Amino acid sequence: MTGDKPVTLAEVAAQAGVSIATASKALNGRDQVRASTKDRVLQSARELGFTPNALAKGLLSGRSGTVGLVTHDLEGRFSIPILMGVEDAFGAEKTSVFLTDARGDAIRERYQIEALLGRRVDGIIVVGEQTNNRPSISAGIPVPVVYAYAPSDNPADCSVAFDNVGAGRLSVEHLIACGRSRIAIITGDPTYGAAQERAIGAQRALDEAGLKLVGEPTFGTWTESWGRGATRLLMAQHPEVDAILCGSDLIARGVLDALRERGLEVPGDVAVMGHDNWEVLASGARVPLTSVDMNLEQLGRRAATRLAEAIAGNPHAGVDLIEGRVVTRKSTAPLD
Amino acid sequence: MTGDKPVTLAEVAAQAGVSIATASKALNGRDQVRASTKDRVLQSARELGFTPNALAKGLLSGRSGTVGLVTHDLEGRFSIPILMGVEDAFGAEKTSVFLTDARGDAIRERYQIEALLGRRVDGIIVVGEQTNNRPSISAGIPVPVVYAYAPSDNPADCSVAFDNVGAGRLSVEHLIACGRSRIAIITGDPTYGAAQERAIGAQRALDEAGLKLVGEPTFGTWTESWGRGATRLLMAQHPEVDAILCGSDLIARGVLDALRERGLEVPGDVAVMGHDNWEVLASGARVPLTSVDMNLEQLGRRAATRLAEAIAGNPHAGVDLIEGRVVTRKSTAPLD
DNA sequence: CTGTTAGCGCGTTCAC
DNA sequence: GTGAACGCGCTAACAG
Repeated sequence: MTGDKPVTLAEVAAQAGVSIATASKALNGRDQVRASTKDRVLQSARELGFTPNALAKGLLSGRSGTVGLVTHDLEGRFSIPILMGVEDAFGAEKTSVFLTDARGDAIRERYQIEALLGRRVDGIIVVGEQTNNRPSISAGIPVPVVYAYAPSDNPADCSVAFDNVGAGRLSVEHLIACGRSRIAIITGDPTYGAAQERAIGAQRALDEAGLKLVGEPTFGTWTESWGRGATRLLMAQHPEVDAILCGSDLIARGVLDALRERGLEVPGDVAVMGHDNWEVLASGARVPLTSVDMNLEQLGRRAATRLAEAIAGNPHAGVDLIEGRVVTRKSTAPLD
Repeated sequence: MTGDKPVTLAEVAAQAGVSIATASKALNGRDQVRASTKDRVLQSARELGFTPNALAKGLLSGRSGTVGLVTHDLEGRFSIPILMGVEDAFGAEKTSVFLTDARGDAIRERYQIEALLGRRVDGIIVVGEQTNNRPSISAGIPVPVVYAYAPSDNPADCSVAFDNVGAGRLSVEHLIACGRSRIAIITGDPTYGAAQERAIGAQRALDEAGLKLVGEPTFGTWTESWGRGATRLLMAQHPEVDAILCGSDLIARGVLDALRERGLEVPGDVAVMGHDNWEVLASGARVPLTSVDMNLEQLGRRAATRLAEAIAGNPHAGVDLIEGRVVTRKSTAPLD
């Protein structure tokens, strides 16, 4: 609003009656300045509303104090918590985050990374749209890159991903703990690694418990309507089912609907479990839905931490797996 | 990965056998360079992988080519489309976007803005969490500020907000066009200006059509469960209702549930309309839900445009209102 | 303790 | 056409 040019260090120094260098030292807390002088400088800086120019500092130090965040799914609810975690971990005091959305387009991604490099970001975080592996872009990029959510296909890169196998296992263990033994799986798109891996984890947990899955895992789409349809089929073929593990909360909503229509009680007759812990869907369901939270904020924070380490000169190779956690609600309450 | 220091203009110039100044002119397309020389410079730049240092450029020009985006509701689904619109409008070619989340905390907001100013952003967009007015922060900020979603309480500021009154009107007009005349309103938290204003707009449209609202608008919370409860009350008191206008898609989902339980057909007996056009909820509903889309991406783009104008020296005062649009689905199909 | 000097990488005068 | 010199705002050596 006030069209004033930003106050420079030179002006502060002049006002305080010292040289630019002294003013710099005073403001940066170097100890080579008399206390009274330092106070005078700080006073002037405050009066003039001095804000140090991070650009100039960056030019000098070779470090801009910024990182780039390249996302592919800004619209989706997965990137956002990750993004929050990243933003949170960097805290905006020392490091600011440039946000770009490449929308699944590799050309666009390349272009945006070019722009980020022009701004001399100290590092880049790439957030994928699915949990499937994605092509590495680290080659030829002069700053550290961390892959979040979708790991890089190059094991030498640093990635932070969600433990889908573990999530499948956790879910089944929870259902078993709730006294269930005839468990079926209704999940989403089979081309998603996430869907496959969670089914695998679930199978393993069942094996270890000496149980057998009811039928085969049914894959479909990540929608309510698929949840409804798949449930009708399932209950017709396997009326003995006492628990349904769903690939997402949305699918679980459909499952709940279909069960109610069929006159079945949840969790009395059948326990239902979702995935994502999408608060508004899970809590708002007729029977509040137990679900696996992917701890995506933590994933984002971890990615940020890894990037900071790499920037500091301690790069990390391989994939960090973030564990999910079961958020228990009514839909799986133990049989009493 | 490759720990090389970024290539500088000086290196390009040396490689091409010209001075720094000439190289600069060549790369920036100034016409004071012989074509052959220019080609040579461009060639060297490409070979060395030269990326101009935006920091240095910014230092020189006094314009950083960056803007700050301060949001308060990164988690929510309102900020995201706005954010996408902003990101889209700036396009990352000339201007990059710093993202910060103040999470509703004024102290934090102040702090983050300070950090942004330190990075010499050319302007700031503040995205509010509600549509209610919010305190202005423009005073003492040396760059233009645009308020998105939640307008500033200072009419001299530039704000871009959603036209809630208009949305209420649009909704009612749509319901009337679908042959409805006994319309009721179930909406959310009465402390939200959005809820009040949309009810006002709806009332006006009814008045103009010579119709009367069935009962009073019922305010509650933005939840499915409120939608269910309010519907039971409404249908008990006013069984003549032939349309229910809801404050959100989530509420509408509850309304649909309650109507189905009561054995009422949608839209045969009662038409239902939501707000937000939250795709996954609206399309996935048992009867796909007609809803008002707030065009938030457009809102974000408009905010970005306004900011760009202000940065260019053409500030704009007052509130731009973005109109919503009705997205028609089955839940309001005209009676046949 | 404080001031002077020398750049960080680039664009922009000006002379040549 | 081309190049030398200056300065954007700041910090890190050195001098004083």
